[in-house]
Amino acid sequence: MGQGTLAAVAEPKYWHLRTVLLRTMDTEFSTGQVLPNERELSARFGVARATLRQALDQLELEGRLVRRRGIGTLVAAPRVGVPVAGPEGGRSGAVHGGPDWKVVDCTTGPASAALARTLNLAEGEQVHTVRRMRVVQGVTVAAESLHVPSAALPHLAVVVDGNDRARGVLRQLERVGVDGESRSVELGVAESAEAALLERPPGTPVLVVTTQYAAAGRLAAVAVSTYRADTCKLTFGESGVAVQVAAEVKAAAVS
Amino acid sequence: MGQGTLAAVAEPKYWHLRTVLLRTMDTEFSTGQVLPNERELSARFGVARATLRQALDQLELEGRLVRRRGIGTLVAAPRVGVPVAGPEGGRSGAVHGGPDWKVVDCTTGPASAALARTLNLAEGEQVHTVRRMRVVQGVTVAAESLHVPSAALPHLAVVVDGNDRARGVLRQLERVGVDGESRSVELGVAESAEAALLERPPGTPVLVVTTQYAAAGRLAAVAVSTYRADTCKLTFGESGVAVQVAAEVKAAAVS
DNA sequence: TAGTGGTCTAGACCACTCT
DNA sequence: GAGTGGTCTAGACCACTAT
Repeated sequence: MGQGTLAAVAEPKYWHLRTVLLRTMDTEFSTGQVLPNERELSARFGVARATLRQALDQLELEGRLVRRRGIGTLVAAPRVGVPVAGPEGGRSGAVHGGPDWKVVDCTTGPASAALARTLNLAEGEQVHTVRRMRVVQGVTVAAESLHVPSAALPHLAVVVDGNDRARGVLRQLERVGVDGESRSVELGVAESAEAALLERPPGTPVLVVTTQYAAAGRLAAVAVSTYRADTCKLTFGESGVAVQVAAEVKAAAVS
Repeated sequence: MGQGTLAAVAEPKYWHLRTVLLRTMDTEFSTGQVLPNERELSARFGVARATLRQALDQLELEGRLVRRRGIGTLVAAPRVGVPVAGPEGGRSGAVHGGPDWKVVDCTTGPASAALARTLNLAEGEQVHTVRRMRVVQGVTVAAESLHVPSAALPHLAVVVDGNDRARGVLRQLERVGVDGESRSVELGVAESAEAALLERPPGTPVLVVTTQYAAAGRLAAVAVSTYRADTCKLTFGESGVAVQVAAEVKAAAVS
Protein backbone atom coordinates (compact mmCIF):
# COMPACT_ATOMS: atom_id res chain seq x y z
CA MET A 1 0.00 0.00 0.00
CA GLY A 2 3.00 2.14 -0.72
CA GLN A 3 1.04 5.30 -1.03
CA GLY A 4 -2.16 7.16 -1.31
CA THR A 5 -5.67 6.01 -1.98
CA LEU A 6 -6.99 9.53 -2.34
CA ALA A 7 -4.92 10.15 -5.45
CA ALA A 8 -6.06 11.94 -8.57
CA VAL A 9 -5.46 15.32 -7.00
CA ALA A 10 -2.36 16.17 -9.03
CA GLU A 11 -1.27 18.28 -6.07
CA PRO A 12 1.28 16.74 -3.72
CA LYS A 13 -0.01 16.00 -0.26
CA TYR A 14 2.63 18.11 1.43
CA TRP A 15 1.68 21.12 -0.63
CA HIS A 16 -1.97 20.77 0.21
CA LEU A 17 -1.02 20.30 3.84
CA ARG A 18 0.99 23.50 3.73
CA THR A 19 -2.05 25.38 2.49
CA VAL A 20 -4.25 23.97 5.23
CA LEU A 21 -1.67 24.69 7.91
CA LEU A 22 -1.21 28.22 6.61
CA ARG A 23 -4.92 28.90 6.86
CA THR A 24 -5.07 27.38 10.32
CA MET A 25 -2.14 29.47 11.50
CA ASP A 26 -3.70 32.65 10.17
CA THR A 27 -7.05 32.03 11.79
CA GLU A 28 -6.46 30.09 14.98
CA PHE A 29 -2.94 30.94 16.08
CA SER A 30 -0.97 34.05 16.78
CA THR A 31 2.69 34.99 16.76
CA GLY A 32 4.82 33.00 19.17
CA GLN A 33 2.23 30.35 19.85
CA VAL A 34 3.35 26.72 19.64
CA LEU A 35 1.63 24.35 17.25
CA PRO A 36 0.77 20.77 18.23
CA ASN A 37 3.81 18.54 17.95
CA GLU A 38 4.73 16.81 14.71
CA ARG A 39 3.58 13.37 15.75
CA GLU A 40 0.17 14.64 16.69
CA LEU A 41 -0.19 16.80 13.58
CA SER A 42 0.77 13.95 11.29
CA ALA A 43 -1.73 11.68 12.99
CA ARG A 44 -4.44 14.34 12.83
CA PHE A 45 -3.97 14.81 9.09
CA GLY A 46 -3.48 11.13 8.42
CA VAL A 47 -0.03 11.42 6.86
CA ALA A 48 3.43 10.17 7.70
CA ARG A 49 5.53 12.39 9.86
CA ALA A 50 8.00 12.87 7.00
CA THR A 51 5.25 14.25 4.81
CA LEU A 52 4.10 16.65 7.49
CA ARG A 53 7.68 17.77 7.93
CA GLN A 54 7.89 18.51 4.22
CA ALA A 55 4.97 20.90 4.62
CA LEU A 56 6.59 22.49 7.67
CA ASP A 57 9.84 22.86 5.71
CA GLN A 58 8.01 25.00 3.17
CA LEU A 59 6.43 27.19 5.82
CA GLU A 60 9.77 27.59 7.55
CA LEU A 61 11.36 28.65 4.26
CA GLU A 62 8.66 31.28 3.96
CA GLY A 63 9.45 32.53 7.43
CA ARG A 64 6.02 31.65 8.72
CA LEU A 65 7.16 29.36 11.50
CA VAL A 66 10.19 28.57 13.61
CA ARG A 67 11.17 25.14 14.84
CA ARG A 68 13.08 24.75 18.06
CA ARG A 69 14.53 21.44 19.02
CA GLY A 70 13.23 20.29 22.36
CA ILE A 71 10.62 23.03 22.42
CA GLY A 72 8.22 22.82 19.52
CA THR A 73 7.07 24.58 16.38
CA LEU A 74 6.14 28.23 16.79
CA VAL A 75 4.29 30.70 14.63
CA ALA A 76 6.93 33.19 13.52
CA ALA A 77 6.76 36.94 13.78
CA PRO A 78 6.68 38.86 10.50
CA ARG A 79 10.13 39.38 9.06
CA VAL A 80 12.19 42.32 10.18
CA GLY A 81 13.01 44.91 7.56
CA VAL A 82 16.78 45.27 7.51
CA PRO A 83 18.17 48.29 5.65
CA VAL A 84 20.99 47.23 3.38
CA ALA A 85 21.51 50.35 1.34
CA GLY A 86 20.53 53.35 3.38
CA PRO A 87 18.70 56.35 1.95
CA GLU A 88 22.05 57.97 1.30
CA GLY A 89 22.84 55.14 -1.07
CA GLY A 90 26.15 54.58 0.62
CA ARG A 91 27.67 57.90 -0.28
CA SER A 92 28.58 58.85 3.25
CA GLY A 93 29.74 56.19 5.63
CA ALA A 94 29.47 53.42 3.10
CA VAL A 95 31.33 50.91 5.15
CA HIS A 96 29.97 52.56 8.26
CA GLY A 97 28.02 49.74 9.72
CA GLY A 98 26.26 52.05 12.10
CA PRO A 99 25.84 50.90 15.65
CA ASP A 100 24.62 47.39 14.91
CA TRP A 101 27.80 45.97 13.42
CA LYS A 102 30.10 44.08 15.80
CA VAL A 103 33.60 43.12 14.71
CA VAL A 104 34.41 39.47 15.29
CA ASP A 105 37.99 39.36 14.13
CA CYS A 106 40.40 40.59 11.50
CA THR A 107 43.06 38.68 9.63
CA THR A 108 45.57 39.52 6.94
CA GLY A 109 46.92 37.04 4.48
CA PRO A 110 47.40 36.07 0.86
CA ALA A 111 44.30 35.96 -1.32
CA SER A 112 42.99 32.60 -2.38
CA ALA A 113 42.41 32.02 -6.07
CA ALA A 114 38.68 32.67 -5.78
CA LEU A 115 39.10 35.78 -3.68
CA ALA A 116 41.81 37.14 -5.95
CA ARG A 117 39.44 36.76 -8.85
CA THR A 118 36.58 38.67 -7.26
CA LEU A 119 38.96 41.38 -6.08
CA ASN A 120 40.66 41.55 -9.44
CA LEU A 121 44.05 40.84 -7.93
CA ALA A 122 46.86 38.42 -8.50
CA GLU A 123 46.62 35.31 -6.39
CA GLY A 124 48.60 35.57 -3.18
CA GLU A 125 48.45 39.35 -2.80
CA GLN A 126 47.89 40.46 0.78
CA VAL A 127 44.29 41.06 1.74
CA HIS A 128 42.76 42.24 5.01
CA THR A 129 39.63 40.36 6.00
CA VAL A 130 37.34 41.82 8.62
CA ARG A 131 34.69 39.45 9.89
CA ARG A 132 31.80 41.08 11.64
CA MET A 133 28.21 40.43 12.50
CA ARG A 134 25.13 42.57 12.45
CA VAL A 135 22.97 42.53 15.55
CA VAL A 136 19.54 44.11 15.37
CA GLN A 137 17.45 44.22 18.52
CA GLY A 138 19.55 41.58 20.17
CA VAL A 139 19.27 39.16 17.26
CA THR A 140 22.18 38.38 14.98
CA VAL A 141 20.82 38.83 11.48
CA ALA A 142 23.96 38.72 9.40
CA ALA A 143 27.57 37.62 9.25
CA GLU A 144 29.96 39.41 6.94
CA SER A 145 33.44 39.10 5.55
CA LEU A 146 34.89 42.35 4.26
CA HIS A 147 37.92 41.90 2.06
CA VAL A 148 40.27 44.80 1.42
CA PRO A 149 43.51 44.51 -0.53
CA SER A 150 46.45 45.81 1.47
CA ALA A 151 47.44 47.81 -1.57
CA ALA A 152 44.26 49.84 -1.29
CA LEU A 153 45.21 51.04 2.20
CA PRO A 154 48.69 52.52 1.85
CA HIS A 155 48.58 54.35 5.16
CA LEU A 156 47.53 51.47 7.38
CA ALA A 157 49.90 50.68 10.20
CA VAL A 158 49.93 46.92 10.49
CA VAL A 159 51.28 46.82 13.95
CA VAL A 160 48.19 46.10 15.96
CA ASP A 161 46.16 42.96 15.93
CA GLY A 162 42.59 41.77 16.25
CA ASN A 163 39.91 44.33 16.83
CA ASP A 164 42.30 47.23 16.70
CA ARG A 165 43.39 46.21 13.28
CA ALA A 166 39.78 45.86 12.21
CA ARG A 167 39.13 49.41 13.30
CA GLY A 168 42.19 50.55 11.40
CA VAL A 169 41.07 48.85 8.22
CA LEU A 170 37.58 50.29 8.42
CA ARG A 171 38.87 53.77 9.19
CA GLN A 172 41.42 53.71 6.38
CA LEU A 173 38.85 52.41 3.95
CA GLU A 174 36.57 55.26 4.93
CA ARG A 175 39.44 57.65 4.39
CA VAL A 176 40.32 56.58 0.86
CA GLY A 177 36.79 57.64 -0.03
CA VAL A 178 34.38 55.05 -1.24
CA ASP A 179 32.47 56.65 -4.09
CA GLY A 180 30.31 53.85 -5.39
CA GLU A 181 28.68 50.61 -4.46
CA SER A 182 27.37 47.71 -6.49
CA ARG A 183 25.36 44.98 -4.90
CA SER A 184 23.99 41.58 -5.70
CA VAL A 185 21.62 39.38 -3.74
CA GLU A 186 21.25 35.66 -4.12
CA LEU A 187 20.14 32.63 -2.17
CA GLY A 188 22.68 30.50 -0.37
CA VAL A 189 23.13 28.29 2.64
CA ALA A 190 25.18 29.04 5.73
CA GLU A 191 28.39 27.06 6.03
CA SER A 192 29.64 26.08 9.44
CA ALA A 193 31.51 29.27 10.29
CA GLU A 194 28.70 31.66 9.39
CA ALA A 195 26.10 29.26 10.72
CA ALA A 196 27.73 29.43 14.12
CA LEU A 197 27.69 33.23 14.12
CA LEU A 198 24.06 33.24 13.03
CA GLU A 199 23.22 30.75 15.77
CA ARG A 200 21.72 28.41 13.23
CA PRO A 201 22.58 24.89 12.02
CA PRO A 202 24.68 24.48 8.87
CA GLY A 203 22.59 24.54 5.73
CA THR A 204 20.35 27.33 6.97
CA PRO A 205 19.09 29.37 4.01
CA VAL A 206 20.64 32.80 3.80
CA LEU A 207 20.46 35.80 1.54
CA VAL A 208 23.97 36.42 0.30
CA VAL A 209 24.63 40.09 -0.33
CA THR A 210 27.82 40.83 -2.23
CA THR A 211 28.84 44.46 -2.17
CA GLN A 212 31.62 45.89 -4.28
CA TYR A 213 33.02 49.17 -3.07
CA ALA A 214 34.70 51.45 -5.54
CA ALA A 215 37.20 54.18 -4.74
CA ALA A 216 38.65 56.42 -7.40
CA GLY A 217 37.21 54.25 -10.11
CA ARG A 218 38.84 51.13 -8.81
CA LEU A 219 37.49 48.21 -6.83
CA ALA A 220 38.57 48.95 -3.28
CA ALA A 221 36.82 46.24 -1.30
CA VAL A 222 34.31 43.45 -1.46
CA ALA A 223 31.95 42.49 1.31
CA VAL A 224 30.09 39.20 1.42
CA SER A 225 27.24 39.37 3.89
CA THR A 226 24.99 36.46 4.71
CA TYR A 227 21.62 37.44 6.14
CA ARG A 228 19.32 34.95 7.83
CA ALA A 229 16.62 34.33 5.26
CA ASP A 230 14.13 33.18 7.86
CA THR A 231 13.98 36.43 9.76
CA CYS A 232 15.20 39.11 7.38
CA LYS A 233 13.60 41.19 4.69
CA LEU A 234 16.31 43.25 3.05
CA THR A 235 15.29 46.81 2.29
CA PHE A 236 16.83 49.13 -0.24
CA GLY A 237 15.21 52.40 0.68
CA GLU A 238 15.06 55.87 -0.76
CA SER A 239 14.10 58.66 1.52
CA GLY A 240 11.37 59.94 -0.76
CA VAL A 241 9.33 56.81 -0.41
CA ALA A 242 10.49 55.97 3.06
CA VAL A 243 8.32 58.74 4.44
CA GLN A 244 5.36 57.32 2.66
CA VAL A 245 6.10 53.86 3.95
CA ALA A 246 6.27 55.14 7.49
CA ALA A 247 2.84 56.67 6.99
CA GLU A 248 1.55 53.33 5.80
CA VAL A 249 2.85 51.49 8.79
CA LYS A 250 1.15 53.99 11.02
CA ALA A 251 -2.10 53.58 9.10
CA ALA A 252 -1.88 49.82 9.34
CA ALA A 253 -1.27 50.02 13.05
CA VAL A 254 -4.40 52.13 13.52
CA SER A 255 -6.68 49.89 11.50
CA MET B 1 19.62 -0.76 13.41
CA GLY B 2 17.72 2.48 13.10
CA GLN B 3 20.75 4.52 12.25
CA GLY B 4 24.44 5.00 12.04
CA THR B 5 27.32 3.05 13.36
CA LEU B 6 29.82 5.67 12.29
CA ALA B 7 28.42 8.22 14.74
CA ALA B 8 30.47 10.58 16.87
CA VAL B 9 30.95 12.98 14.01
CA ALA B 10 28.54 15.65 15.30
CA GLU B 11 28.01 16.59 11.68
CA PRO B 12 24.89 15.25 9.96
CA LYS B 13 25.55 12.75 7.22
CA TYR B 14 23.70 14.76 4.61
CA TRP B 15 25.83 17.81 5.32
CA HIS B 16 29.03 15.86 5.01
CA LEU B 17 27.70 14.30 1.83
CA ARG B 18 26.97 17.76 0.44
CA THR B 19 30.57 18.76 1.03
CA VAL B 20 31.89 15.65 -0.67
CA LEU B 21 29.55 16.06 -3.62
CA LEU B 22 30.47 19.72 -3.94
CA ARG B 23 34.14 18.88 -4.13
CA THR B 24 33.47 16.11 -6.62
CA MET B 25 31.40 18.41 -8.81
CA ASP B 26 34.07 21.07 -8.78
CA THR B 27 36.84 18.71 -9.72
CA GLU B 28 35.35 15.96 -11.85
CA PHE B 29 32.29 17.47 -13.50
CA SER B 30 31.52 20.48 -15.59
CA THR B 31 28.44 22.56 -16.25
CA GLY B 32 25.56 20.67 -17.79
CA GLN B 33 26.97 17.26 -17.10
CA VAL B 34 24.65 14.70 -15.49
CA LEU B 35 25.61 13.10 -12.21
CA PRO B 36 25.06 9.39 -11.56
CA ASN B 37 21.45 8.71 -10.63
CA GLU B 38 20.23 8.93 -7.06
CA ARG B 39 20.01 5.20 -6.50
CA GLU B 40 23.56 4.69 -7.58
CA LEU B 41 24.90 7.64 -5.62
CA SER B 42 23.16 6.55 -2.45
CA ALA B 43 24.58 3.04 -2.86
CA ARG B 44 28.04 4.38 -3.59
CA PHE B 45 28.07 6.50 -0.44
CA GLY B 46 26.36 3.85 1.66
CA VAL B 47 23.37 5.96 2.68
CA ALA B 48 19.65 5.79 2.14
CA ARG B 49 18.30 7.53 -0.91
CA ALA B 50 16.41 9.98 1.29
CA THR B 51 19.64 11.05 2.94
CA LEU B 52 21.34 11.54 -0.38
CA ARG B 53 18.37 13.58 -1.54
CA GLN B 54 18.72 15.80 1.50
CA ALA B 55 22.26 16.61 0.39
CA LEU B 56 21.08 17.26 -3.16
CA ASP B 57 18.34 19.54 -1.80
CA GLN B 58 21.01 21.72 -0.24
CA LEU B 59 23.04 21.91 -3.41
CA GLU B 60 19.94 22.71 -5.41
CA LEU B 61 19.09 25.52 -2.99
CA GLU B 62 22.56 26.89 -3.60
CA GLY B 63 21.98 26.78 -7.32
CA ARG B 64 24.78 24.29 -7.84
CA LEU B 65 22.69 21.62 -9.52
CA VAL B 66 19.42 21.17 -11.35
CA ARG B 67 17.21 18.12 -11.11
CA ARG B 68 15.03 17.15 -14.05
CA ARG B 69 12.42 14.48 -13.67
CA GLY B 70 12.94 11.70 -16.13
CA ILE B 71 16.36 13.04 -17.07
CA GLY B 72 18.74 13.22 -14.18
CA THR B 73 20.69 15.57 -11.96
CA LEU B 74 22.82 18.12 -13.76
CA VAL B 75 25.59 20.43 -12.67
CA ALA B 76 24.11 23.92 -12.91
CA ALA B 77 25.58 26.89 -14.70
CA PRO B 78 26.58 29.82 -12.50
CA ARG B 79 23.66 32.08 -11.70
CA VAL B 80 22.69 34.79 -14.13
CA GLY B 81 23.05 38.34 -12.87
CA VAL B 82 19.67 39.98 -13.29
CA PRO B 83 19.59 43.78 -12.99
CA VAL B 84 16.78 44.85 -10.70
CA ALA B 85 17.58 48.50 -10.22
CA GLY B 86 19.41 49.83 -13.22
CA PRO B 87 22.30 52.28 -13.02
CA GLU B 88 19.79 55.10 -13.38
CA GLY B 89 18.26 53.98 -10.13
CA GLY B 90 14.84 53.95 -11.70
CA ARG B 91 14.65 57.66 -12.36
CA SER B 92 13.85 57.32 -16.03
CA GLY B 93 11.66 54.51 -17.17
CA ALA B 94 11.12 53.13 -13.72
CA VAL B 95 8.33 50.84 -14.69
CA HIS B 96 9.97 50.42 -18.06
CA GLY B 97 10.67 46.77 -18.04
CA GLY B 98 12.89 47.08 -21.05
CA PRO B 99 12.57 44.50 -23.75
CA ASP B 100 12.50 41.45 -21.51
CA TRP B 101 9.15 42.01 -19.82
CA LYS B 102 6.17 40.25 -21.37
CA VAL B 103 2.65 41.15 -20.28
CA VAL B 104 0.57 38.12 -19.34
CA ASP B 105 -2.72 39.79 -18.53
CA CYS B 106 -4.32 42.77 -16.88
CA THR B 107 -7.32 42.92 -14.60
CA THR B 108 -9.13 45.63 -12.71
CA GLY B 109 -11.07 45.05 -9.54
CA PRO B 110 -11.57 45.95 -5.90
CA ALA B 111 -8.53 45.67 -3.64
CA SER B 112 -8.43 42.84 -1.16
CA ALA B 113 -7.79 43.70 2.46
CA ALA B 114 -4.12 42.78 2.23
CA LEU B 115 -3.57 44.65 -1.01
CA ALA B 116 -5.42 47.70 0.25
CA ARG B 117 -3.11 47.78 3.23
CA THR B 118 0.08 47.68 1.21
CA LEU B 119 -1.26 50.29 -1.20
CA ASN B 120 -2.50 52.46 1.64
CA LEU B 121 -6.06 52.46 0.30
CA ALA B 122 -9.47 51.66 1.61
CA GLU B 123 -10.51 48.06 1.03
CA GLY B 124 -12.53 47.65 -2.13
CA GLU B 125 -11.07 50.58 -4.06
CA GLN B 126 -10.46 49.81 -7.71
CA VAL B 127 -6.97 48.63 -8.55
CA HIS B 128 -5.40 47.72 -11.88
CA THR B 129 -3.24 44.62 -11.74
CA VAL B 130 -0.79 43.92 -14.53
CA ARG B 131 0.74 40.47 -14.48
CA ARG B 132 3.87 40.10 -16.49
CA MET B 133 6.92 37.91 -16.71
CA ARG B 134 10.54 38.62 -17.32
CA VAL B 135 12.29 36.54 -19.92
CA VAL B 136 16.07 36.72 -20.14
CA GLN B 137 17.83 34.76 -22.85
CA GLY B 138 14.78 32.62 -23.42
CA VAL B 139 14.42 31.70 -19.78
CA THR B 140 11.61 33.01 -17.62
CA VAL B 141 13.31 34.38 -14.54
CA ALA B 142 10.51 36.27 -12.85
CA ALA B 143 6.77 36.70 -12.55
CA GLU B 144 5.36 40.01 -11.40
CA SER B 145 2.12 41.55 -10.28
CA LEU B 146 2.04 45.31 -10.61
CA HIS B 147 -0.77 46.94 -8.68
CA VAL B 148 -1.87 50.48 -9.50
CA PRO B 149 -4.84 52.20 -7.89
CA SER B 150 -7.28 53.49 -10.48
CA ALA B 151 -7.25 56.78 -8.67
CA ALA B 152 -3.58 57.23 -9.51
CA LEU B 153 -4.30 57.12 -13.24
CA PRO B 154 -7.01 59.73 -13.84
CA HIS B 155 -6.49 59.84 -17.58
CA LEU B 156 -6.72 56.12 -18.30
CA ALA B 157 -9.47 55.14 -20.67
CA VAL B 158 -10.81 51.88 -19.34
CA VAL B 159 -12.44 50.80 -22.53
CA VAL B 160 -10.01 48.26 -23.82
CA ASP B 161 -9.20 44.93 -22.29
CA GLY B 162 -6.33 42.52 -21.83
CA ASN B 163 -2.96 43.49 -23.18
CA ASP B 164 -4.15 46.81 -24.52
CA ARG B 165 -5.25 47.79 -21.08
CA ALA B 166 -1.93 46.64 -19.68
CA ARG B 167 -0.14 48.91 -22.12
CA GLY B 168 -2.43 51.75 -21.13
CA VAL B 169 -1.74 51.28 -17.44
CA LEU B 170 2.02 51.15 -17.94
CA ARG B 171 1.99 54.20 -20.21
CA GLN B 172 -0.15 56.23 -17.86
CA LEU B 173 1.96 55.26 -14.90
CA GLU B 174 5.01 56.40 -16.79
CA ARG B 175 3.23 59.66 -17.54
CA VAL B 176 2.32 60.56 -13.97
CA GLY B 177 6.04 60.56 -13.32
CA VAL B 178 7.47 58.06 -10.93
CA ASP B 179 10.05 59.90 -8.87
CA GLY B 180 11.16 57.37 -6.32
CA GLU B 181 11.46 53.67 -5.67
CA SER B 182 11.81 51.65 -2.51
CA ARG B 183 12.57 47.96 -2.64
CA SER B 184 12.71 44.97 -0.39
CA VAL B 185 13.98 41.48 -1.04
CA GLU B 186 13.02 38.39 0.89
CA LEU B 187 12.85 34.65 0.49
CA GLY B 188 9.57 33.00 -0.45
CA VAL B 189 8.14 30.06 -2.32
CA ALA B 190 6.24 30.13 -5.59
CA GLU B 191 2.53 29.48 -5.28
CA SER B 192 0.74 27.68 -8.07
CA ALA B 193 0.05 30.67 -10.32
CA GLU B 194 3.60 32.05 -10.27
CA ALA B 195 5.06 28.58 -10.27
CA ALA B 196 3.34 27.85 -13.56
CA LEU B 197 4.71 31.04 -15.12
CA LEU B 198 8.19 30.20 -13.86
CA GLU B 199 7.90 26.67 -15.23
CA ARG B 200 8.67 25.25 -11.83
CA PRO B 201 6.71 23.12 -9.35
CA PRO B 202 4.85 24.83 -6.51
CA GLY B 203 7.07 25.46 -3.52
CA THR B 204 10.05 26.47 -5.62
CA PRO B 205 12.18 28.96 -3.68
CA VAL B 206 11.95 32.47 -5.06
CA LEU B 207 13.37 35.86 -4.24
CA VAL B 208 10.42 38.14 -3.66
CA VAL B 209 11.16 41.71 -4.66
CA THR B 210 8.59 44.25 -3.52
CA THR B 211 8.93 47.64 -5.17
CA GLN B 212 7.03 50.71 -4.09
CA TYR B 213 6.80 53.44 -6.69
CA ALA B 214 6.23 56.99 -5.54
CA ALA B 215 4.81 59.82 -7.62
CA ALA B 216 4.46 63.33 -6.28
CA GLY B 217 5.29 62.14 -2.79
CA ARG B 218 2.54 59.57 -2.78
CA LEU B 219 2.61 55.80 -3.23
CA ALA B 220 1.57 55.33 -6.85
CA ALA B 221 2.07 51.61 -7.37
CA VAL B 222 3.42 48.45 -5.84
CA ALA B 223 5.06 45.63 -7.75
CA VAL B 224 5.61 42.18 -6.32
CA SER B 225 8.14 40.28 -8.40
CA THR B 226 9.13 36.70 -7.75
CA TYR B 227 12.52 35.74 -9.17
CA ARG B 228 13.62 32.13 -9.48
CA ALA B 229 16.11 31.72 -6.68
CA ASP B 230 17.83 28.79 -8.36
CA THR B 231 18.97 30.65 -11.43
CA CYS B 232 18.98 34.33 -10.47
CA LYS B 233 21.41 36.64 -8.78
CA LEU B 234 19.75 40.00 -8.37
CA THR B 235 22.02 42.92 -9.10
CA PHE B 236 21.62 46.48 -7.91
CA GLY B 237 24.23 48.19 -9.97
CA GLU B 238 25.74 51.63 -10.12
CA SER B 239 27.46 52.64 -13.29
CA GLY B 240 30.67 53.65 -11.53
CA VAL B 241 31.39 50.15 -10.38
CA ALA B 242 29.68 48.41 -13.26
CA VAL B 243 32.57 49.35 -15.50
CA GLN B 244 34.98 47.83 -13.07
CA VAL B 245 32.92 44.69 -12.84
CA ALA B 246 32.92 44.30 -16.60
CA ALA B 247 36.70 44.52 -16.51
CA GLU B 248 36.77 41.79 -13.90
CA VAL B 249 34.64 39.47 -15.92
CA LYS B 250 36.94 39.97 -18.85
CA ALA B 251 39.95 39.25 -16.68
CA ALA B 252 38.37 36.10 -15.35
CA ALA B 253 37.53 34.91 -18.84
CA VAL B 254 41.13 35.32 -19.91
CA SER B 255 42.62 33.46 -17.00
C1' DT C 1 12.64 11.52 32.76
C1' DA C 2 9.41 12.87 29.31
C1' DG C 3 8.66 15.44 25.31
C1' DT C 4 10.21 17.87 21.27
C1' DG C 5 12.26 18.43 16.69
C1' DG C 6 16.38 16.37 13.75
C1' DT C 7 18.29 12.54 11.30
C1' DC C 8 18.24 8.17 9.03
C1' DT C 9 16.56 3.89 7.00
C1' DA C 10 14.39 0.51 3.55
C1' DG C 11 11.09 0.04 0.63
C1' DA C 12 7.16 1.30 -2.36
C1' DC C 13 4.62 3.67 -6.00
C1' DC C 14 3.93 7.79 -9.12
C1' DA C 15 5.00 11.06 -13.00
C1' DC C 16 7.85 12.11 -16.39
C1' DT C 17 11.21 11.56 -20.52
C1' DC C 18 13.54 9.19 -23.75
C1' DT C 19 14.18 5.49 -27.14
C1' DG D 1 9.55 -0.23 -21.60
C1' DA D 2 13.38 1.32 -19.10
C1' DG D 3 15.27 4.84 -16.46
C1' DT D 4 14.98 9.08 -13.90
C1' DG D 5 13.60 12.14 -10.14
C1' DG D 6 9.30 13.08 -6.93
C1' DT D 7 6.35 11.56 -3.30
C1' DC D 8 5.00 8.82 0.58
C1' DT D 9 5.23 5.48 4.31
C1' DA D 10 6.33 3.29 9.02
C1' DG D 11 9.48 2.94 12.10
C1' DA D 12 13.81 3.83 14.62
C1' DC D 13 17.32 6.41 17.11
C1' DC D 14 19.69 10.94 18.29
C1' DA D 15 20.13 15.65 20.40
C1' DC D 16 18.16 18.94 22.84
C1' DT D 17 15.04 21.29 26.48
C1' DA D 18 12.42 21.27 30.10
C1' DT D 19 10.81 19.69 34.75
